[in-house]
Amino acid sequence: MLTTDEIIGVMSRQGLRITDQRRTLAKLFAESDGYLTPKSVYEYMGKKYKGLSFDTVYRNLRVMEELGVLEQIVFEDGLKFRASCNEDGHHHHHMICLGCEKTYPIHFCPMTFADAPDQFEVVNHKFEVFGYCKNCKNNKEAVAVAESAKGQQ
Amino acid sequence: MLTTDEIIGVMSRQGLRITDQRRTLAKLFAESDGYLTPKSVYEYMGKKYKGLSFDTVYRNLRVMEELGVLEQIVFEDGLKFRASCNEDGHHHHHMICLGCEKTYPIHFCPMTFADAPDQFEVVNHKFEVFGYCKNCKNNKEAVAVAESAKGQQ
DNA sequence: TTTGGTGCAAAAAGTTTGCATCCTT
DNA sequence: AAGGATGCAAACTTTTTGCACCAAA
Repeated sequence: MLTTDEIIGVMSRQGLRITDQRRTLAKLFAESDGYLTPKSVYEYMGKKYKGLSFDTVYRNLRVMEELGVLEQIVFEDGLKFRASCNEDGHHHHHMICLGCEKTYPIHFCPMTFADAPDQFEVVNHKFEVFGYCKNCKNNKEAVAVAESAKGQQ
Repeated sequence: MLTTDEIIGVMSRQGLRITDQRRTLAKLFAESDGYLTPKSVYEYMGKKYKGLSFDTVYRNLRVMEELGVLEQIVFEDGLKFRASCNEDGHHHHHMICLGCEKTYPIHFCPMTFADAPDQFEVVNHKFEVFGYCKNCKNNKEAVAVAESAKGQQ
């Protein structure tokens, strides 16, 4: 995954101005393992920047996505962003934890197997696996046990 | 894919009232191969029902999705619906044409290959292939040829 | 100094909700 | 006749746009 400096570097090299706010954005994404919604980014940034506006957050997310330093995914509940993990250009997919939204790489790519039927020209594909990582699975079970205990009172 | 009568049947059996509007909705989805946006459904229905309101379309789409007669997918550009094609419960994936948005079944499922790393509990997966079907590929090429000819004038 | 970035306001687009009325059952 | 379905209006959420001002380069 990209570091703060790598993100800043790409942005600077592309001619973008490095404002304090963008530096903080870069750091936020470099240090987050999971996906962030525009709203959560806005809330986080808002603590530091009094009078921050939503449109600036959107503008920066969009610019950073176009530059390739951020990746966006459309979840059922909306658009989310994370730091790009394609710095070496290696194609891969993700398992996405529904508990903490951290992602884990899958190096297997189904496109090596699925051949296009009837002259279908493939331009793109999406392979995502959703579930619960080791930690969140344990938490879920702990909660279930607690619930069940409560029910027996 | 479900037929008009199958859709109506499910809705009726679940205790929903079969209004003329719902009958038309069922027919629309039964006869469309691709995905429809709420907006396009509204526009189509609006031609027949003077004074149709957007919220009724949304309510019906939501109800039909909950009943399982419609499937919804979140695309980059928004939510879309199509008639369910899981009537026989057979698990499969889709190739989705970026030109006409028709879908073609893929019977290969990558989950038989990708084993979950490190105790990841899989609950769900998404495998979608995007591209151009035979027809739309030809149209694209025709357009490209026309463009290029224009450029040489 | 210049151009791009930001905040503010407003608009636009998409979706949901409350309520009175209508119509299927 | 009764309760679900609809239209209407309005609210709400998310995202975009125009403009004046400020700041990075």
